[in-house]
Amino acid sequence: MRVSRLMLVTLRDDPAEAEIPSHKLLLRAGYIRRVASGIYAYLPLLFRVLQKISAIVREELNATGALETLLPQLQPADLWQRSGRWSGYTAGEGIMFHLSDRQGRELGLGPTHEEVITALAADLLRSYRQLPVNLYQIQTKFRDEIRPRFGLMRGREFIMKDGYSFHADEASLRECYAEMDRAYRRIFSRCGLKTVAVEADSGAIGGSASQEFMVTAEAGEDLILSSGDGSYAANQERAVSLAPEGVPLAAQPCRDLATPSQTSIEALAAAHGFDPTQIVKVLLLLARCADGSLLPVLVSLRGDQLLNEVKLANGVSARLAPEQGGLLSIEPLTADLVRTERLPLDLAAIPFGYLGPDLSDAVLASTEARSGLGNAALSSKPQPRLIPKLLRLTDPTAAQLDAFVCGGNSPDRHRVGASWAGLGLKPEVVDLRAAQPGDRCLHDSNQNLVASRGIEVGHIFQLGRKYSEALGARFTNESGTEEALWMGCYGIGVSRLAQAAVEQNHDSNGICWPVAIAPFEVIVVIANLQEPSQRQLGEELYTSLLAAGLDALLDDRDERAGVKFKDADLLGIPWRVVVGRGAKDGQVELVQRQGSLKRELAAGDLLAELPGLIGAERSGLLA
RNA sequence: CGGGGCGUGGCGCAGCUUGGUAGCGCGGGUGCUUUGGGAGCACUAGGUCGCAGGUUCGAAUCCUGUCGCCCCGACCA
Repeated sequence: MRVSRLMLVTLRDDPAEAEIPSHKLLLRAGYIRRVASGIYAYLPLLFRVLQKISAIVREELNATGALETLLPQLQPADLWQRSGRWSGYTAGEGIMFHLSDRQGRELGLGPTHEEVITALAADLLRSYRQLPVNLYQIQTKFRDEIRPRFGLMRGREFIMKDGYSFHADEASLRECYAEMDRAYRRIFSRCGLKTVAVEADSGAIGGSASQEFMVTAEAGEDLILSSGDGSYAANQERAVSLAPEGVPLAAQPCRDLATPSQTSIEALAAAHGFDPTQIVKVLLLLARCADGSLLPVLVSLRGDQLLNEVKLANGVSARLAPEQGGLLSIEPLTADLVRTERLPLDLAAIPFGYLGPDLSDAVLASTEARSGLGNAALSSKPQPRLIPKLLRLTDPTAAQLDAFVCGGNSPDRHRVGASWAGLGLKPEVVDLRAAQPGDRCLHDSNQNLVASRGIEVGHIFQLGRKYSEALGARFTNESGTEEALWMGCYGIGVSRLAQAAVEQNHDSNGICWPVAIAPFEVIVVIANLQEPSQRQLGEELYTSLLAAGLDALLDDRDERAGVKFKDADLLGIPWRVVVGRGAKDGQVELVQRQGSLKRELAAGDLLAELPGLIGAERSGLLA
């Protein structure tokens, strides 16, 4: 390709719309253009990068026996209703773009493809003899992200490799999961990325085990907690650790304590000399379910600990009845929320700031039930259905306390020396605390968790039988009985990966692509187009490099040399051949974009050497 | 959705407080000079100041509404 024909437009200034280096550079170097928020055009240069990434993904997946396929992006609502995800994905905070066709049938624009693929599996897979099967596709996904961000990092339309495997038993699923783990490591390594595999939460996809692959970068959206020895790494939303040792409260008879306006752990601890670890912190939250029901949740944690909302959402989800249709959201139950949502709750009955773990379900009795005066007439909103029983969940840090300080369930009153038995409670213990950097590791208490940031470029899940059961994807096993398929699913954010590669490989002059995914491997720069010897040698070299099988780009623009050097650096082409003053003697200059190599050599020697140099880097495997 | 910020030639910005001529740098075109790290000079084209309404003799500037974009939080490849 010739730069003169490339529709190349590079920008001198950072575009105002971009914040992080990779986004700025992709815009400045002419790789992408924004069309709308979270929606980008992939220009020819980036398209080549995406093709190269895709080729690596295909090679590695095909080598495992996975089958490439292509599924519809326009998906009927009933498939999603059958899996139980339609309302969760379309209502409220749902991320699925959806529409009605001319017949009034509802459709969704695929944010992911579990439903479609599982319905196909139900149709096609009948016998254990066909299993296991692993299908994948590389295709555009649509997600109405709450906040699109950072260019290709979080787009509303993006390219994803998604794969789904089907198995006769869990052991086969585990095997495939492990194989995908290995394939993913090879893929990212071949793309020239430094990644770390971390334990992850399964999120809305569901299922049991899951692991994310993070490109380590400052601009990453995720917080990773890992041990120094490298044996443990997890996304913070999933991470577990040992809480710091607490200061035990001496066993004593339970007594009341006047605590006017001491509604925070800090105030309470400061006023009475308690250590925060002696206090049980009680949080009241409200879970919204897909069927419209509202479930109040009472969480107890040790006073020094923070709530991990992902763990809480998982804990609550697991305790919902099937007819509640899944959890939509969970948020603190505050006086403001009661008012703005017109919840049928008597605010006066809830002693905010003084909640104890034994808060009575009676506080949920509605005002109208108590006074006979409804406020429903004031609102046109339908009254949400409030479940009149608290779901009480307790973190181990709180459950393990023998004696503690907690709220007295009435204003300005706490209790000292309370105990679970004394309060008449048998706590339902669930891990709910957020692990923090500096916490001791579970596997080795001599090590501490350290924080780093990462960009999630891949995620693999063991789904189990959630979707196959919901969509009736069954097969006949060896003994002739029918059972649901075991499933795994595996994703790679292809367009995100391209930007993550820039985030990890750039300098003050521009992008430094790893050879394996660079749009071009070498750029031949004719320093002065007006000089016939330079022009001729440049053209010859370009043709020869192409013939040698290299992805070569020729900068044949009639610009000053400096302009062409700047652009070559900005574009990030890994190797540059300068045909300049030495051209009349057949000498050229070879420059490596990232690194210190820079030397003069005869054009003939260059042709002999460069294919070998680039070929060695092309495989991309990091040492 | 809550909080913060921004919309002025293709790009980056000033002008707005205190209403009166739309300006700078980069980029584009032409010519001459220059030619190994974003050249110089000259000429030149290009703007409904996001949009709608209002106040005013007069609005980029003041007021109201609206749309779009970016950043911080919940979402996720």
